[in-house]
Amino acid sequence: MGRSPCCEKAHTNKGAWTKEEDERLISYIRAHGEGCWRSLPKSAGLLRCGKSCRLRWINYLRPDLKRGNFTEEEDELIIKLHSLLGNKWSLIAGRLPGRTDNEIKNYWNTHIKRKLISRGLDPQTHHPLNAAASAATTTTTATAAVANSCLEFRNASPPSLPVADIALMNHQTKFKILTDSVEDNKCNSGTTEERQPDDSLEQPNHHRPINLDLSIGLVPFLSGSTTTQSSSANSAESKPGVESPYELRPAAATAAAAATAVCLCCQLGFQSGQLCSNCQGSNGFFRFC
DNA sequence: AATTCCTACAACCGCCGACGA
DNA sequence: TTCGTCGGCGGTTGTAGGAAT
Repeated sequence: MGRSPCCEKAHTNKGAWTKEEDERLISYIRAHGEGCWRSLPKSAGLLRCGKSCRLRWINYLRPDLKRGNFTEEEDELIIKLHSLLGNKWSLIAGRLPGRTDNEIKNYWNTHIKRKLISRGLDPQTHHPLNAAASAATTTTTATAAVANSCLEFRNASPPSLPVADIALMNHQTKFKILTDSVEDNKCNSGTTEERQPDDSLEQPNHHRPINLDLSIGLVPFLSGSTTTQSSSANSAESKPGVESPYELRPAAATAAAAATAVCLCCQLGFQSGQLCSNCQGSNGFFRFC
């Protein structure tokens, strides 16, 4: 037995939104806030599916949206984030203020893919195109990107560094899958003091607790700062013979950097070296934004 | 001027996880 | 524990508008 539809499709409009519908939705949300999307259309007098209302609001009507062309800095940030996160458009959008996942996804498919190809890079793996063919036989795209990006999974409890990203934490479950994949790939991203001794590697994956507290670090290349901690020892990307399109910071350096400034977009230089307003969590700790 | 092709992007669809009963 | 509902996500489609022929 299939699930019930999210709305009564026979009595809902589809297709492009009219100006009047937009105004109804805006005025309703202004008055009542984003409540229950399912009941919103009826309350607002809209013949639309709740999902459709949500999409319209989030992607086009929200007042904090930044319209207009993507800047070169945004381009590079998207590329970098995609190399880390794969097609996690909502996560990527979370780091681009005023941009939506749908917008970024479309932009990726229409512009950035081509841009990467013109650079000789595989848009999915971010590896050189001639190497991508052989790499494809051993890795999958997002998993490989994450594994090669030296994600750091810390086992400290409670965390010694409060770098848990709220957005990432909202996706713990999905990242658990990725962590499993990373473990499977035996990513050598951990620091010596954080990693278990060799015997831990010999344990079956399911015997080890997976810590979902996750931090990601990148070289602040856009800000023009030097990559002072870009030791190549831990990075698969920087191993001899493995051409690295993007320089990634090893896990140890990530932890050290996180203790000082953990804002990912700031580290990327997207905030011009200033901590953005989202960096500081409600508990007073800094976090990625 | 008409037609075809291409591009960009708004919108839809189906799936999944969280959550509450 | 199971089931239904809901919100959210990523993939895909539809279509308007511009470019090329």
